[in-house]
Amino acid sequence: MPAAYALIDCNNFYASCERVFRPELRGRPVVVLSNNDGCVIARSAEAKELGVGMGTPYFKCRTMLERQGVAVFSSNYALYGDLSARVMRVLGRFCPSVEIYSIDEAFADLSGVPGGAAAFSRRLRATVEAWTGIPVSIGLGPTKTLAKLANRFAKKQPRCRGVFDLAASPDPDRVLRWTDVGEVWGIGPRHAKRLRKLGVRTALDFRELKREWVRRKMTVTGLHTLLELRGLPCLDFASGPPSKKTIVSSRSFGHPVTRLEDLMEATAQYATRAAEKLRRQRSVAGHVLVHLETNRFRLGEPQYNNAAPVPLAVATAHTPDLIRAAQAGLKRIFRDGYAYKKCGVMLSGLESEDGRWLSLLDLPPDAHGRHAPLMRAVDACNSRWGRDTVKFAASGLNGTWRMRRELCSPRYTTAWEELLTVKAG
DNA sequence: TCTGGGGTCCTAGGACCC
DNA sequence: TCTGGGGTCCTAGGACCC
Repeated sequence: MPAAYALIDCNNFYASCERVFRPELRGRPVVVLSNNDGCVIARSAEAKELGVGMGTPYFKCRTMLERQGVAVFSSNYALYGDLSARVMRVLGRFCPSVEIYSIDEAFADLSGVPGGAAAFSRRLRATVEAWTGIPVSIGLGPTKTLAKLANRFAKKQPRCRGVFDLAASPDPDRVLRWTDVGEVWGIGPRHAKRLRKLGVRTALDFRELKREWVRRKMTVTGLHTLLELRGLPCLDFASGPPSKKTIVSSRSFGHPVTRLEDLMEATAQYATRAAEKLRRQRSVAGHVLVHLETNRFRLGEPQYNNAAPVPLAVATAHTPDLIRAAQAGLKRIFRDGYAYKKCGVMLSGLESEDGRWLSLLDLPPDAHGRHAPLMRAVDACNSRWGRDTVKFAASGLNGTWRMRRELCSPRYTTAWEELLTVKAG
């Protein structure tokens, strides 16, 4: 039996999340903004119809959104992360195997499910929506790339009612002809532009190209896309999340920042977040990279961008060590007289906590090993009582650099004091 | 005044090794 | 006029994804 991959994708995920606890917003246009209320990153179907573009800066569309009565939200990742986990739990309960691909998407291998993949998917879709409040679309195909393509068809064609099985279609080529080449998973804007110039306009045109040509012009990743469109699986199905090879924590500031002290606080904060992610995957880091940048959109102002790599003598996940290293790097690249927009911390050279190498002389002292119980206790407190219940003084208390989130909804599902209140009577 | 954040993979070229 | 052959590792840049 040929493999039946499903791609389950939440519809307009962040906008749908905002609606779960605000049912009066159903049928109304909803928009979610990026951090700092910078630009539009999610739109409900109604907002898309109004012509609100993905990635449009908020300050450019604000008036229009207000005039049209669009409900606008700052991004609320506490809410989205939690609702995502609920959706994934439902999928995990019913599907033989699930690969979580992103916050709002998962692949499932539905080969051999009783009653056929399409009927199974219809029930799954109804269950996810009933149990979580999140509407999903499901595409089915013999490879991941074709499942993606089928999913897009399911979303755009109302008569599919959210589920489309490419393998069961009487004319699968028609769907490929309907799909613009730039919409194919793995073909980005650069390649799409180049392909269109050569007259390759649809997924079907692309599928008919010679494999040698694709290999030469688009490397093996392009070749994989080609073969997947032909029904030959090239992309593995992974049931567990792979460990990250780099971990980044980086943010734009709420206001331009000029003082080193503020950058030091922000850097400590980002190093702390990165260290938390590092410990969650049970890894240690061998390198820290700090980067710093001014606002590239301000053409008249002096620009400065720099990054400092800081190798660690002993790989560690000990937050104070990572803060120290990051701040040392920051001091090296900081230049007075610029208005900074953003800084960030990247951890690389990651190894498993158990398999790590120790320095020959164990110098400096192996803080990670010695202090592991301390960091575990800090993580446990913050996990139980909420982020930053225990924090490092180096990241400060009320820095002006913190993000703006003026339109944030409550953390309905992850903070006791923000639970929804229902009045009866 | 205001333009997100976090990842992966591939390739070419340089440094370095024997 | 002439300057081997064969490797590995690292980094930067480009392309892609959500």
